[in-house]
Amino acid sequence: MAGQVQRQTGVALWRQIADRIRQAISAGAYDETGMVPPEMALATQFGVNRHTVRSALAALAQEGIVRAVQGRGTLIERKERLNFPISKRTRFNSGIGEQARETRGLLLGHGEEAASDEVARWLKLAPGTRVIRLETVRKADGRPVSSATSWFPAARFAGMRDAYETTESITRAFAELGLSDYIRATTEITAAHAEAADLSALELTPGAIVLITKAMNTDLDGVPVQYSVTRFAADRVQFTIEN
Amino acid sequence: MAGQVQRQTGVALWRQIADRIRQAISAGAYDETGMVPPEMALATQFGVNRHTVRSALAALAQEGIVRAVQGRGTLIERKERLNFPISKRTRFNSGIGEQARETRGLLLGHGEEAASDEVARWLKLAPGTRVIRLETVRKADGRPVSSATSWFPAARFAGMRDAYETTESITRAFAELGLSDYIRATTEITAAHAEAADLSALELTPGAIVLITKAMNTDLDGVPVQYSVTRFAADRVQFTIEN
DNA sequence: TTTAAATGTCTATTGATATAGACAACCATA
DNA sequence: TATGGTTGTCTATATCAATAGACATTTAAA
Repeated sequence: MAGQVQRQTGVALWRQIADRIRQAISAGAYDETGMVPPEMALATQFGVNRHTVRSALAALAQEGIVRAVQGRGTLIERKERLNFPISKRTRFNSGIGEQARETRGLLLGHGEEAASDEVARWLKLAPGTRVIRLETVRKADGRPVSSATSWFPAARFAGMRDAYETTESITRAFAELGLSDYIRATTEITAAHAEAADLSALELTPGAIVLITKAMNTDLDGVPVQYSVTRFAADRVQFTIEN
Repeated sequence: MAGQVQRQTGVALWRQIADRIRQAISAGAYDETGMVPPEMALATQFGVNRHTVRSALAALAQEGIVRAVQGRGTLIERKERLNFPISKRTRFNSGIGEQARETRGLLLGHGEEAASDEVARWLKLAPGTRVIRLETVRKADGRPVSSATSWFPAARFAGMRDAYETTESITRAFAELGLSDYIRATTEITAAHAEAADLSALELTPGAIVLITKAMNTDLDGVPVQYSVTRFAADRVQFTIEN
């Protein structure tokens, strides 16, 4: 972890350390164990006394973020980010569901174009086939969670743009166009440093991490209906793969 | 000045007070005298001992922002902010003008929606009338200065989104849509602590102050053409009301 | 010159912050 | 059951943060 705590700045060491640990928890640094490192390890890491670390952990316990258990360790109770389950029935809005009061999908741009080789391969179309492209940003409780570029076969989903703008949801837009159900066939997940476009679209700061998914949905007959490249603010989501 | 200092938060009182005074200086609160109020007056205002205020002023002197002169007072040496004149001809780009080498306006999001009661009242429309909403961030020399949400009557300014994205300027976008001149009719100014969205949009740190303006522009016939809620990084701007 | 108002300096006291060490209590596991 | 690792609690000490009061020094104005 980069950056040491600073002394004599008017900000108590225990507060600086609490802020750092809270951030690390949100970033998923301790997901493997579900626990914060032992107090002595943290004290060594930050170069302070164990009691100072205990003050920081006490503050986080007061916030309900961690819970110390004598003899075992300090368990992480709550992560201030959204869980995003990925399964055959992956949908953004129902996935976020009860974790946010309000979800919105904003259309930033759109177009109709010839399918690139990549898009054609995922949608199992001949290269050059006409596709509809939508650029969207999805928000939960006003916070941008992801920005996505999605392609749909133009012949089948000509009204996709209007349907999405009305419903603010891919699922509901599909329903309006006569596709009542669909299946998440494939999802690829990678990570990268945020690019300039991510910074504004997702309201990130330079150096932030984005999780990138490439996903393909099919109808119930296995025919591809959507290919999406989605970029998530890494400190606001985690993925859960369900089988 | 709203908001008192908080005790036992891990942030020393002298640091909270230093931050508040720095912000007040940036906001132009002491422009009439060019001096900070006397130590005893500040101590009374913040409800602390004079020595605590002296610690805060010593920190600001260390930063080169103020300079104490025995027998006279504490003089303001440097203000880290842009001047933002507000008048009938208020425009962001010409207002900042020579103070920055480069200004940009980035479109973060947009939409078309039914006017809320607040928007309808300001634009003098019937509630529910369609309006176009633009979410923008304005930068000067790469530093975010303000983030704004603006509403325009959809019937009259249908192409606002494209025009703004092309010109990166409300004034030039209006010109492209046939409105060559407009007048700043009303401006409301308030202040608040930065919210989570401000921190990323304006690249602020927790505890920072934002200045919030609610403004309405009209055409030369007095018909409202724009209502904006704009949030400024308070330590980077000051407003000057010109009549 | 006198006076008022402002900053500068000093002593003293209290509470919060941070370090140091020792040991108890508890848990998982060999 | 024995052991190692973890959190919980206690005492002690030093430093920082904040308050309180007194008085000196400097400046501007009456």
